[in-house]
Amino acid sequence: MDIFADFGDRVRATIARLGWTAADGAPLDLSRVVVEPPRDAAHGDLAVNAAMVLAKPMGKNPRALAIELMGELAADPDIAETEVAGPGFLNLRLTPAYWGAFLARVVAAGRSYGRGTVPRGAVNVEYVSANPTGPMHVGHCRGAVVGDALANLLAFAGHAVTKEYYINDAGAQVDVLARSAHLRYLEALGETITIPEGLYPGDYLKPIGAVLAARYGDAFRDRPESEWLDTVRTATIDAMMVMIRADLAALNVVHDVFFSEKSLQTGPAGDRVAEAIATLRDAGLMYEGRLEPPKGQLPEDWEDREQTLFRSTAYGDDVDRPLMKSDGSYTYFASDIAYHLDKYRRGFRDQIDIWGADHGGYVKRMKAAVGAISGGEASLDVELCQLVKLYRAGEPVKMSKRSGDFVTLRDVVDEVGVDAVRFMMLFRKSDAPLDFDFQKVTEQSKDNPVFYVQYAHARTASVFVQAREGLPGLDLSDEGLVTAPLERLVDSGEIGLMKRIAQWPRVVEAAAEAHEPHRIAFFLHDLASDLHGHWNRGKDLPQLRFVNVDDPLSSHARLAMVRAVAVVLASGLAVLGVNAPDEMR
RNA sequence: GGCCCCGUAGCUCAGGGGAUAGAGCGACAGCCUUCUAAGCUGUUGGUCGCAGGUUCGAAUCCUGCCGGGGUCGCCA
Repeated sequence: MDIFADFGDRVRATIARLGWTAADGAPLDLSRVVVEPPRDAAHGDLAVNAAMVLAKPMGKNPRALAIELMGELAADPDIAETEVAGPGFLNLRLTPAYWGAFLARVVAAGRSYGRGTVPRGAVNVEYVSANPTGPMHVGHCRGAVVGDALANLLAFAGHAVTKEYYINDAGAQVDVLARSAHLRYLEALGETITIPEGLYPGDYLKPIGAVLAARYGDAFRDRPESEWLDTVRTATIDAMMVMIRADLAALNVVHDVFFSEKSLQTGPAGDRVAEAIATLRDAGLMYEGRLEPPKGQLPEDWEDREQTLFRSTAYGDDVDRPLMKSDGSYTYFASDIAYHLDKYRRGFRDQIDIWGADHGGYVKRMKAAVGAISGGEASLDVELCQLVKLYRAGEPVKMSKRSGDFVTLRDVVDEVGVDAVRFMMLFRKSDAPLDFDFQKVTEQSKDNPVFYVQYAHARTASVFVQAREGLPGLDLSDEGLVTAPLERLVDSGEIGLMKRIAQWPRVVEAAAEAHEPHRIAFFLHDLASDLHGHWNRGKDLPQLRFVNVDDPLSSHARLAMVRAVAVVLASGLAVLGVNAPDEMR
């Protein structure tokens, strides 16, 4: 179904048939021989680089090799034209019959077209993992969408994917949260409160306070923190996670696993952070030593002391890392190591974490840790997401860091809709900063990529509505469409659309391989552009229109092509988690 | 200072070993008594930050600089 892979096989078989060998008679390495779509349509449908790659090992002239290969390939009945061009490219043009047969296969395959056919390994994608201390901030949005789309993409490419959220419910932050909620509890009991600096002031804790007051009455009033902290913390975190899940659901993000950091120490398996450290110690990667003070600004409370260090430099980190704080508790890194060890033990050799760019300095040590706890068997890839800047009609949206004045994820989704948020978050490489304009993303114009792509899908549906009205005799089911005379699709716009469709499987594969879901968004934009462009040509040239009542046979063939476009648009949008509407409203 | 990311058209960005580097916006010029729903077509515009290196071939890979951002033990 991937025509580039198909002809790649044919080219390699042809080379074998020609008996090509290296200059010394040894077999050739054909791994660099590829069949690709040429950038310029004037160069045909397929470009073969074999002659250039093999010229040196064979000790021959590349153009002469290309001509020899061309002579053999010209006998292929699916190839209409061949030419040798440039430094030794062999360009191929396919017959209308081949394109028609290809299209029939796409329509028959439907939404499975482009889906990975060979099973690939299990992958764990961890994303969002926001602290459970408040509602989702717009800053979490990009990582959530990128992670979710990447997970969808990997699944589509054939991986067994688990979407995971690591709840940071241990450590000082959640104690602060609990104290903040306790204040709201006192408030609910009628006390007048002032929220000190450093605690969470947001209104979202008021309902929690009310619930606590209703549930526990005076029991936690005027009592030492030690009596209520655990209870309040647990209740508050639970409530926060309910809120966060709802926020994520509004963004069409659903995780398979929510993993509690705290459970690493309090679960039935005992202290698994200690166990992870022991694993590193058994591997000879722990030692007692001192660290150099950090360069740049020296922390005020820096003290030079002997401590237990993880030899992360053995796995590529810059310096060795402490796993214990001076008070004896574990660092966040220690917990994270235990967590990634858990993922490894659950069978994930391929792990992906999605982080904000401000955590970039943490990547090396985490990769080192994953290497260390798996004896080098598991690997971690970290995708860093850059900041999103918010605009409204070109003007930056001011976001005060003060309490409660931040833009929540829910604010954004409610205003512009989940589709616009998701698509725009993916219409940029994740490691590049992103501008998000509330006004622009809801515009109904070609300048708005979300609209442009969704409209393309709606337009395909519209074409079928017209076809049913104008040509009621045509069988527009998939089974009927593949019986159309598809070899009639010979116009450059039609060939162009089929060539774009043909690239879908390789785009999926490359994007999955590179962990870059944005490539799907850009591909869909290109495909939409091809469709709209060809559609517009029909304004001046009515004979090119998809639906021509005077020419039912050609119309039938074109409708098959439109169906294929619709299917690929729908598949791609599904990977992105964006709706594929049948009409724009 | 160390490390990470980025540097491509006036602007926002694609392209991550192949041929003459692309798209949108902007600007400029036409078309739009049309019809297939929210315009269309064309033109303009680039020493791919700089300098070396690898390669038949480099915007792409490597090294070193320059510029912008991020980050730099016991925050998560």
